Amino acid sequence: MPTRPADRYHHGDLRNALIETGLEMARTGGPDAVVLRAVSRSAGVSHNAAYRHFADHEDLLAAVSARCLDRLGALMRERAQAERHEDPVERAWARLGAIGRAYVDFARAEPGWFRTAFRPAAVPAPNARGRSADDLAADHPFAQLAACLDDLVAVGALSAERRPDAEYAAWSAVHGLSVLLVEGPLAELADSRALDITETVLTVVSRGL
Amino acid sequence: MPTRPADRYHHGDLRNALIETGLEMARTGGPDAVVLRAVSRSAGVSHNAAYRHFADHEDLLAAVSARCLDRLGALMRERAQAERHEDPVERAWARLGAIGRAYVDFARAEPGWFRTAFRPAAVPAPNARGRSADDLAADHPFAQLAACLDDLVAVGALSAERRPDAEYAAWSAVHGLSVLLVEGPLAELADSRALDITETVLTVVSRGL
DNA sequence: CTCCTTCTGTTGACAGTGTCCACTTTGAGG
DNA sequence: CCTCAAAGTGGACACTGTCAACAGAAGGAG
Repeated sequence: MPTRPADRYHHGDLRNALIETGLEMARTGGPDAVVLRAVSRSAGVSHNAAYRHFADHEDLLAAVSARCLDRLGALMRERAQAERHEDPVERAWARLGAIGRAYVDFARAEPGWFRTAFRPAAVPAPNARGRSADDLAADHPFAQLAACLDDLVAVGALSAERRPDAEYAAWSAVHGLSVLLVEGPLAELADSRALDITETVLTVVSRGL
Repeated sequence: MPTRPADRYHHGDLRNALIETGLEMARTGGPDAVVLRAVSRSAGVSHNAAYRHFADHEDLLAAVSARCLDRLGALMRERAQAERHEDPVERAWARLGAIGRAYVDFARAEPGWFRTAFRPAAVPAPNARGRSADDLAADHPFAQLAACLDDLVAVGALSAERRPDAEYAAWSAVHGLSVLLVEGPLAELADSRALDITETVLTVVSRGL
């Protein structure tokens, strides 16, 4: 059994184990809780082992952050797929609303992960691992939003001349609301109030597109 | 001369000196650059002197953060006052746009201060200094936005039933855009592109209100 | 003027962090 | 079976926030 957990040397899949532990830390404490030494300790490994799998503390954090983004994207996709309407126009609008709600819901339900997903990268890191700015996986929140808007145009619900940059408007509103609710001045709002405001924001954006 | 700067003891106004130094640090490096020891050092004082004026590192950071917020508020007020139109409706809309642009401009021009202003407070701190959630100074960005929207209603440009929670929609959009531009995935956009997108966001919000 | 109290600032310590270095152990391939 | 690169360890360093004990400065009471 080559990957027995109690083995001191050659853990087997330490890289993933560290990311997983980092995710636990981030969940309750946000990005600042992903402390290299603490993660190593909690993974049952010495404080320097991480350097065989990550260049940096920043590198580890980036990996954890990417996982958080994946989770957000997965929730959005799930919620979008759940919207099944006959009318294509109705469905397109419903899906736009669904991914917006998913975004805010994720932020409220998992604030630590949300903050970690969008933590300010220490330094842009000239393509440390090949991830350029625009090679966005199809499940990336921004890509899903763009696809939704394209769908609205294809279905005739949104005029083509209003399409350009619409994703920035929608994303800004939803992201801004999430940030304000999670770590900003709106953090202490009651849940019901937050839900009301979310609907207002979504309505304003839909109407304004 | 009781407040000679070279005096080691009884600096005179160390509290403000530390905040000012903290502002310099925050300007280039954001909230993480406001390091207690470094600030004290740079202010020419020993690393523990700050504890006579601030309870915590967090307390110092909060003071610096408040100053950053003040600066943002001041720029918004300035820009709003510069909009002088005869027609009250036109003026109300122009001022709404002006404070929105000021918000984003501040974020782009002084990213460090912007991030410091809205840095996630470590812990809500049960009214450490009496600043409750809703005792907002009249110059607070959110208060200015609310006043702008009230004006739109008073002037007849916005129906009263759309007024409730409108400030959250507007704030979310502008704040979200700023965050994405400053420390998010949109950070590397060219200036001209950022300006275009800003106008789009403002247009969408105005239309949707 | 002197003494004493109260601020204010200093020095020294401690635990915890990220990172570098030299070392040891492991498992796979010749 | 031996070698050797990969993977993990332990120790060190500089740096951080914070605590405790100390020292100088300022101002009022006697």
